[in-house]
Amino acid sequence: MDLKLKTTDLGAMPSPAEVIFDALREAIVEGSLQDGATLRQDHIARMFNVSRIPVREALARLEEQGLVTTQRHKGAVVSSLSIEEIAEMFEFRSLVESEVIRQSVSNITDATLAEAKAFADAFASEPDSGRWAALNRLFHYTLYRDCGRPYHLQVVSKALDKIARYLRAQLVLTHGIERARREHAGILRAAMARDAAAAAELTRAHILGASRSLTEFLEADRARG
Amino acid sequence: MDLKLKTTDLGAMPSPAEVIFDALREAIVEGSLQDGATLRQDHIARMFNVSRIPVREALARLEEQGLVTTQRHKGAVVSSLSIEEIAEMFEFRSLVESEVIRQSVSNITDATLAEAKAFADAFASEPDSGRWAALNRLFHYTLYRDCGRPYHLQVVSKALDKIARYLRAQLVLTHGIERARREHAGILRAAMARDAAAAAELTRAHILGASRSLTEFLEADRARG
DNA sequence: GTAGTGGAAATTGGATCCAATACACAATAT
DNA sequence: ATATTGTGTATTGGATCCAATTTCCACTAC
Repeated sequence: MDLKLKTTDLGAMPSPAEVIFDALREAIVEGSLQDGATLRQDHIARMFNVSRIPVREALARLEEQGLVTTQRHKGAVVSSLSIEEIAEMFEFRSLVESEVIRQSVSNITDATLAEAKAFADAFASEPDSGRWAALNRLFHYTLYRDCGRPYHLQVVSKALDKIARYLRAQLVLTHGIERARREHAGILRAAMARDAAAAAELTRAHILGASRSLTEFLEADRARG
Repeated sequence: MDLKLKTTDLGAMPSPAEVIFDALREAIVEGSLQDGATLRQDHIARMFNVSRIPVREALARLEEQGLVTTQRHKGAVVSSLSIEEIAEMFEFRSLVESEVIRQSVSNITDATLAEAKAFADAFASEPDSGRWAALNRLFHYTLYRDCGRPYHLQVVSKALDKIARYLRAQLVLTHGIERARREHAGILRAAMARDAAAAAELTRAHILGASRSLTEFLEADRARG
C-alpha cells in the first residue's frame, strides 16, 4: 500500500435509507415538519428518487425513536406530545444532564472550555432566531463532551430530539433567549471554576426553568385554542 | 352499535414485522441469541414463513434500539457490550431508577405494594434460575409503576434490555441471588414505610452493587480468556 | 333529507425479482 | 512457494409487482 491517493471510504457512504432517515429526522427536529403532518411513502420516495423500500425502513426507524407514529394501513404521522409528556421530558433531561455535566466538569479540558465559550458567545450574539436552537445545543453538548459516558449522551440526544421543536417555541416566543444567555454564562463560569456541583445545579435549574416557561406558554396557548 | 358480541380488535393484531421484532428482541434479551451471533435474513424469513421484507423491518428496528449491529452488505449481528459499556449502563440505571422509585413510593398504593411483595416472595423462593431474571424485573417494575413517568420507565426498560443477558450471569454465576433477596427485602420495607429517600438510596446501592459484582466477574473471566 | 351501501381511488404491507457487494477458493503468474 | 487475480456462491439492498385495507364519494332506500 505505497499508493498515495486522496481516498474516500466508499464502504462508509450512507445508504439511501440512511439519507432519508437523517433528512426526515432533521426536518422533524428542526420543526419544518409539524406535529401531526402525515408522511406519504410514495411522496417521499419520489422526492429522493428511490422506491418506497428505503423510505419504509427510514419510517420504521423513526417510529422506533418515537418521532413518528404509524397506524396499520393508515400511514405515518409526526408524533405530537402532550404538555404533560413535554414536561416529563424536561424533567428527565434535568436529571440526566445535571449528572452528565457534573462528571464532565470534573475532568474538563481547557480546549473544551474555550470551545464552549465560543458557542456561548455565538449564541448570545446571533440575531437569526433560526440558529438559536443549534447553537444552544452545541454549547451544552460541548460542555458535556468530557463526561466519558457515551450512552448517557446518546439518551439525552434522543430525548432532546423529541422536544426540540417545542424548545424552539420557548426560546423564540417567550423571550427565553434573554434568560438563556444569562444562565449559559453562569453555567460556563461554574465550569471554568471546575465547580462540578454548581454546574450541575445550574444546569438543572436552567432546564426546569425552560420547562416552566414553555408549559406556561403552551397552557395559555391551549386555553386560547 | 347495540350489538353484543365478543369482539377482538383486528386492527390491533400484530403485523408479521412486529411478531418477528418481538421474537428476536426476546431471544436477544433472554440470552438464547448470544453476543455476536449473526442473523441471516433468509433464515429468519423461512422460520416465520414470510419473505425477507418484514424481517428487514424488524432488524432495522432492532438496530435502532441498539440490540443488533449491521454492516452494509454483511449482515446483522447481536450487539455486544464492552465491560466499560456495561458499567455505564448500570450507572445510568442507578441514576434513573433511584429517581423513579422515589417518585413512585411517594404515591404508591397498597395494591401495588402487595403485588410487589408477591413478586419478591416468588423471586426468593424460585428454584429455577431461568425464571430469576423475569421475576426480578417484575418486582422492580411493580415498585416503579406508580411514578407517573412513562417516558422514564420506557428509557429504563430499553437500558435493561441491553444488559439483561449480562445481568443473568451476575445472578446465576456470582451468587448474586442471595444478595438480591436481601436487598429486595430492604427496598420493599422502605417502600412499605413510604420512605421514598430510603427506597431510592437502596435501589441505587442495589444496582451499583450488582454492577460491581458483574464487572469483577467479567474482568476475571476476560483475564482467563 | 338522511342513513346506509357499493365501489373506485389511494395507500400501505408483503412477495418476488434483480443488481451490487462480500467471501471463499481455485487458477495463474512471477 | 507466494502473492495476485479471477470466478462462483451466498447474501444483502433496492425495484417492481401484487394483495389487502382504508377513504371518499356517489348512489340508493326509506
